[in-house]
Amino acid sequence: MKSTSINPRKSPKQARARVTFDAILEAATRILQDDGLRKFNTNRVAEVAGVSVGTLYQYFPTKEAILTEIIRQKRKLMLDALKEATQDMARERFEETLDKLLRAAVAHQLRWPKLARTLEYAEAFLPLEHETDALKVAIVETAAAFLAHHQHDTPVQTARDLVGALRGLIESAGLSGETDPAAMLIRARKLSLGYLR
Amino acid sequence: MKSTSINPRKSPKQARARVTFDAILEAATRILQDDGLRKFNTNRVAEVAGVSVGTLYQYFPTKEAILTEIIRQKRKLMLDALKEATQDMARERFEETLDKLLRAAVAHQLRWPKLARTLEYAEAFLPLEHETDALKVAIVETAAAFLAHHQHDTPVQTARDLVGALRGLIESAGLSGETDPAAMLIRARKLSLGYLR
DNA sequence: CAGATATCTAAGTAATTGCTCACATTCCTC
DNA sequence: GAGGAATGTGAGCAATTACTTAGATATCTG
Repeated sequence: MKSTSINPRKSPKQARARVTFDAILEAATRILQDDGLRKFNTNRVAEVAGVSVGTLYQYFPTKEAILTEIIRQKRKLMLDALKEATQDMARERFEETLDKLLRAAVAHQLRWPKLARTLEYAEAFLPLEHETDALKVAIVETAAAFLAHHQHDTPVQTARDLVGALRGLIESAGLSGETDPAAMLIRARKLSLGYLR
Repeated sequence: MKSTSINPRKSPKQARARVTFDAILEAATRILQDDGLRKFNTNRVAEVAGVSVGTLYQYFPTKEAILTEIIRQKRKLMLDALKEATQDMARERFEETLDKLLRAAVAHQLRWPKLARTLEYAEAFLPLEHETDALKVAIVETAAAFLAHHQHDTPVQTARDLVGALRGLIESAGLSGETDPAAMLIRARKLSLGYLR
């Protein structure tokens, strides 16, 4: 941890500013979850956030910057959760750590499936910053490191396969109305163990 | 088969018209594969197709109609392939039919991964027609019927899970540059058999 | 060829959208 | 309270976009 200030882009350091910054991100997130990219425009984000367009542009240089910031935050949350899940892997049985990993993945994807899908689509056609791209790599590498620690032969490819397959599984369940993480976890475990056998 | 005429929306029956219709769809498909929804606008579709905007609107009532028609066609291709794959399932071993199904799924998704992702995203925020929606259900039902035929306990949920997981697996491999269907088939088989065990 | 029908053109319109800027308000320090 | 810095406003501009329409061109039928 470097400091206590959160330090949005190039912007304010004070309490009011911080509140506004969060309000904008929250409004944008809600719009993306409800209506996808179609109604995601600066006027509407500003309106939902309860600020003016001018204010919005004091915090984010472009509309895309709002999107990438949301993606960056979500990715960071995911990466941190995976790292925490694997931190004791040296002392744990394989299945134990795997369960922690799956729990994190399920929690991350099942809650806002429409938002998750929108962000994943947006990524594919957005020029992402280095940091955001690095986070994606780090996520797969964290999973790969876990597999490698347990003597898996092709950890990187297998990790990418599993990350993709699990995302597809959880996403399709989430979009068709499932909300129970426990039920999801059982099937995620089955899928993973089956593929790794 | 009802007739030899393809019969776009409400439109022409003659050879010239048929060519134009296909040109528009092909142009739209190429744009979606290359740039996603961002550059998918009627002026550009018309330009790439080599016709005027007016002509485009003689074949499709709205921009969204072009999108839904592409989705409908792709879904129909997929469903037909799956039906063909399962038509002899009564006389075949489980693994034999499964392989045919997986081959169809891999072929369908690995060739144009960016297009596939774009269409899947578009679906989530598009009011689809009855026929298109029915196709989606039919795809899962075809897979479920195969599982049920082999005495699977929860064929519908398992089919949906597998369709989702396989899509995620193939999509993530495709987007990270893989193009070999044979290599993909092996891992798809591993994933499916592992989950079904 | 004449007339009817089918197909196509592209300039134009109204609406939307990303973003700016000249100015207003609030906050901090003395 | 004065003055300056930080933060906020929202009308409005330029660009884009979905779609229309009045008319041109091609094709068919006799």
